[in-house]
Order: sequence, then C-alpha cells, then structure tokens
Amino acid sequence: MPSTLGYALLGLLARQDRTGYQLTLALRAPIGYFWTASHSQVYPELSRLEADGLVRHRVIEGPGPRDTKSYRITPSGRRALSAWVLTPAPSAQSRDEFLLRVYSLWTVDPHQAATMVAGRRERYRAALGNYLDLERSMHDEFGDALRDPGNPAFAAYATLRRGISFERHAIEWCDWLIKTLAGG
Amino acid sequence: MPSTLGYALLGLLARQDRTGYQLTLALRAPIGYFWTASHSQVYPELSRLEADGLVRHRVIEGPGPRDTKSYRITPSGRRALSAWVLTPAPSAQSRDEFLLRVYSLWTVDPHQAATMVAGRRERYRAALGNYLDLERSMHDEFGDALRDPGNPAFAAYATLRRGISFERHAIEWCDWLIKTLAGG
DNA sequence: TAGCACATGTAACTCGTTACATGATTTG
DNA sequence: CAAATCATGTAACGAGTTACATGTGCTA
Repeated sequence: MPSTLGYALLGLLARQDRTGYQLTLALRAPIGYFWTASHSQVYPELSRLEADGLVRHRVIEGPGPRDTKSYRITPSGRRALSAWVLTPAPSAQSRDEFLLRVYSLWTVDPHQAATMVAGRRERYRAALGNYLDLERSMHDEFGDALRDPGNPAFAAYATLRRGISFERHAIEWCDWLIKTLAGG
Repeated sequence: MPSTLGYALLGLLARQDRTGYQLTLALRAPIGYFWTASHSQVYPELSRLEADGLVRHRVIEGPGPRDTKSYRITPSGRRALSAWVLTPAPSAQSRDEFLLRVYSLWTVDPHQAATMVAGRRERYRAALGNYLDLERSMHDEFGDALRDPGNPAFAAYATLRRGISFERHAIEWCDWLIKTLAGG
C-alpha cells in the first residue's frame, strides 16, 4: 500500500508519463497547492511503487552523471489509484502557523498587529491573482472539457476553484480583522 | 528558540496556568482547529521551555504515580511570544488529502465520486455547526470584549471566524462539485 | 467491576526537510 | 564564465504519531 505521496505520484502519472524530476516540479505546482514533497522523497517512493508493480520505467540515456528514467503507471497502479480516491480522507488536521499567531495577537500592539495581518493579506492576494490567471488559461485551453467529469482537466479545475475560494475569503477575513484591530 | 509547538504552549499559558495534561486537551480544541500535537510531544517541549526560562512549574502532589505540575509563563516567555507573533509566518503549505483525491476524481465513476464528495460535505457541515455553537456561546460569555484587541477572547474569536468562513465555503464548493459531477 | 478521566513520561517508528554529492547543457 | 536548469540519488536531522508504561479515583 503506497503512502499518500505515492498516490500523489500515481495521480500525476495517470495523466502522462514523467521523469522523477518532472514529478518533483509538478509537486511544486499544481500539486503543491494542496500537497508538497521534495525530490529526496520522490526517488525512493518511485522505487517502492515500482517494487509494488504500480509503475515501471524505461531508461533514456542522458548527458548527466545518471540516466533519465521515464515512469509510466501500470494497469494495477491505475486500479490502486481509483480505489484510493473513493476511500474517505482523514480529516485534514490543519496546521496554520499564521492562525496560531493570530491566537496570541492580543499580546501585541494593535497597530503592529494590523501591519502584520496586512502583510499576510498581500500574500493571499498574490496567490489569488496567480490562481485567477491559471483559471483564465484553463478556460482558454479546455473550454467545455472543464465540465466533463471524466476529463483530467475537470479534476484539476475543481481543486483550482477550491483554491480561489480559499484565498478570496482569507482576504475578506483579513479585511475584517484589520478593521476590528483599528477599533471599528 | 522554541519550536512552533513551544509558541502554541506559550500562547495558552499566556492566558492562564495549566498542567501538561490541560495543555494537551487545549491542543485538541480550540488550538487543534489550526495546530495539533499529542501529549508525547508536550512534556518534552515543556522541559525545553523551562530550560530556556520561558516557563516554570510548581508541583501539586497528586494521587497518581507522578506529581501534577502546574506551568506558568515567565516575563521572558511572554516577551518571546509577543516577538514571535509579529514575525511573518512561513506560507502555509497546505496538506489536504481530500483535495489530492479530488485531483484524481476523473479516474472514477461520477456517481460514486459524488457520493464520496457528499460524505466530505457532511464533515464540513458538522464542523460548521460546532463552530457556530461556539460562536454563540462566546457572544453570550464575552459580548463587547470580542471587539477589544487586547482581550484574549478577541484573538480566539478571530480564529473562530476564519474557521466558520472556511467550512461555509468548503460546503458551497462541495455543492458546486456534486452538481457538476451530476452533469448540471 | 469495567471502563474512563486524570496525569506524566519514554521508545520506536514514520514522514519530511535540508544538506551533501555529481555532472552536462543552456543562458545571461 | 558564472549561474541556473536538468537530473538523480544518499545522509543526517527534526518533527510528529503510535505504542508502551504506570497508577489513582470516579462512575455506569
């Protein structure tokens, strides 16, 4: 049974073949919006998936010190992925260092607190802008396919919509907090 | 320099003295809504905080195999907490196993997918109900103090409002997703 | 009387990050 | 010519979870 990271990799390989390096890049964006991993985790996990018969690779001779390996999901891997998708996810124990700071915000000067929150708001705003750009390009590229439940683009679009909603309402909440800190 | 968990504990002790056990309970709720830890982490971390002079304890003789220790934050601990609050939080790398499943939702039957999403929606709805109850009781208990930036209840209320918004919009998104999966 | 709440601690293990290591090709 | 990108791997470390361990008092 693969780890969560294993299923993340299978989810990428179900769309197209990729090298470990390409998987690592995908784990920054778009997967990185809801699951992260560094390359040092990816290579051992690919070995484990291959040992379990869920992926296999073919070697492409490369110029560097090691060969490039292109990974492909097997029918068995595809079945394991679909079965996992329908299992209930453990309740996401959120770990938000920013909210932890907010919990102790009463211990600092309200004006400095407002400045700190405004900094965070800007981060949310930048992420939202990024997501909205992505949404526009997805609409242009895929059109009606975004409403087809069997299309990979639909699933990616669904996660994107969740991200857009998240950032938008985080910004609204920051605005409320800044206003309240200012006494009104 | 304390770990993030250390600051979570300081944030609780800045409000009132607590034992390791009481801190563990608080790390389920309300801190657990944005930061979790088990008791096996709490006790070593308290030792570290004490070694750094940020908390100290007094022993209350108890009936069990070990004494009960009541921890109090020191002036130095309080300063460390306030300084940390104003430092920028690292961008919350969200880890949401549910969204990871959604990314591969195109590989399964849309009807089964909708059932899975509906199950998740119910979880969000239950959490929202819980938060709304909490909001009502905070309004009853604290009233206008919830608008006073220097009051600990204000900071707790701010995090609660973020939680309420999060669950509410997660539900809205589930409704959109279920509708889209049904072809509508 | 069995189980739960109270109360604290250690040990083993897993997961994840950062740093170490190597080396060709492309770009500024 | 220096830095970034491509490309793969290991090692050391830290953070976090689960299991082990102990023992009292209360309640169903």
